[in-house]
Amino acid sequence: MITIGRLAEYAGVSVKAVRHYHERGLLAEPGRDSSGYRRYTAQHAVDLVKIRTLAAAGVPLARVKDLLDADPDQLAEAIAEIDGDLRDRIEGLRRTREQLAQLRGGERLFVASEVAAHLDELRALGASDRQIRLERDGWILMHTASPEDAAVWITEKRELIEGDAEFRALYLDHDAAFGWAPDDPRLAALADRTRTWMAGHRSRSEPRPVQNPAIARLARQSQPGATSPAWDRLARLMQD
Amino acid sequence: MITIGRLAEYAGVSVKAVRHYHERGLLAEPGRDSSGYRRYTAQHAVDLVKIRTLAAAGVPLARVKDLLDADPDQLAEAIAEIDGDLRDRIEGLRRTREQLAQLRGGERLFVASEVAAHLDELRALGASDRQIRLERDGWILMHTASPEDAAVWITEKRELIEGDAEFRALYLDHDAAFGWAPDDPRLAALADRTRTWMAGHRSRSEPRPVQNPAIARLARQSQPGATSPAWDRLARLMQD
DNA sequence: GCTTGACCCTGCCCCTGGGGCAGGGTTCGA
DNA sequence: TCGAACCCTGCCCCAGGGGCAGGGTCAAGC
Repeated sequence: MITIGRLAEYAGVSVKAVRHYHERGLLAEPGRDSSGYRRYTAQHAVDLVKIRTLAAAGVPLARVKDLLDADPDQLAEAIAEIDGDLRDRIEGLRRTREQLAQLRGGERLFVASEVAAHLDELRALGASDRQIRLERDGWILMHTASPEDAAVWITEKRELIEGDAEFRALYLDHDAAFGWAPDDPRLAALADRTRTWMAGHRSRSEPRPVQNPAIARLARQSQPGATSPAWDRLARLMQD
Repeated sequence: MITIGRLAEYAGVSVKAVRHYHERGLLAEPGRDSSGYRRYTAQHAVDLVKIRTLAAAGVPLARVKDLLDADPDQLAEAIAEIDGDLRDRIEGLRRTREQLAQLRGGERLFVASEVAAHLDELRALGASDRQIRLERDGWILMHTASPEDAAVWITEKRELIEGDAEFRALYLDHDAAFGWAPDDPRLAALADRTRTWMAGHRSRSEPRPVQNPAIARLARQSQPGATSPAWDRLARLMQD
């Protein structure tokens, strides 16, 4: 006859768990010996291993109880279902591992992969860290506001960065302008060039680039220090 | 600015979970708008995705909290550890799936694989279901009592079943004798043959076969109906 | 015979990671 | 202007046990 400790060890569960299964009515209470100790039979061990296996698969104990006295067909069906969702969970954990690996490598994890690639391109182009953070936050906000629009816009923006040298130059100049004095004469010139580019560009295609007011507004709200005196002045100059 | 619902959707968690993270101090409470609604920034989204990733990896929230403001080295170390035990958990689930598959196929699951193979051999030999159940229970009991001894004994028993024709015959006759009348004259003859075999066998090797009293006693205690009048008589005959 | 350590008993409270519901108020689009 | 879809706080509930208290018991070694 088996004591509770040996039974638990055989089945690979804790003694506490065995008592818990008794309470829940999953495992029959065995007889007691003269001192009140529970004394188990081999059948209990068989039942317990069955319970443990189902519980380890994440089946709620209440359902385990039902399955224990289900007929073989129902059991087989239930097992198939449990197995399927075990497979899904394994797959989910596998993906979690991948994300975890990215968490090691910085912030790529936190944005859609298109956006992550775009941020890498901007970094390669020489954009400032501040600018890149601003972009990241802007895209996150846009993504929450409208995932579909964000997907279209990011594609167009990447095409511009890749294919339009004047756009790249303007982008970097805007970035640099962040720290200029508000009365810096270069601001007016930059505003001019930008308007010229936009006029030429707007006639060919609809989206507006970085300076898109909606994005700017969102980004500004998203984080303190998202604008500067020079940028405010630049915005006013371009408004005219 | 993002509402709690959009934030939750972006990060793939429930609204309730977001509030829970606030309560636990994992995610900073954002400002409120004029009607008391929480209004999030992109930074919150970044933080939340980080939290979700760690939580999905099974890291307790209390530890997630610590990791959020750990320095990069500590974080990297922790991630390596978390990743390792994610790998272990995937492996564990994979094994659970295998056991689940066996649960479909009967009782092999509940005993060590050596024993399962032995039970299959006995079935192939033509042993009764009752006998096989008795064996299964006996081995489970032995295994809980002393896994090392059980391992040795099962090996020896399988060798006998495979290599000793007289042992096989005796085994099947003992099985059949279960249902005989207690005064069946075949019992005395069987007892004789058994004693003869044991005498010849004991001289070559130490273990005693099926009739091993310890096993018999264990098996008898393990389950009602583990003996019969004929078996009791057989035991008395062999004792003489 | 006595001690010591390993078991066993019941009962109670505690934890995590949220879910659900009540009983409100708010916003937004048609 | 109205209904659906959000949002708020607060409260109780769940599984699946862990931990601890405050006992009793058993087996081995001395």
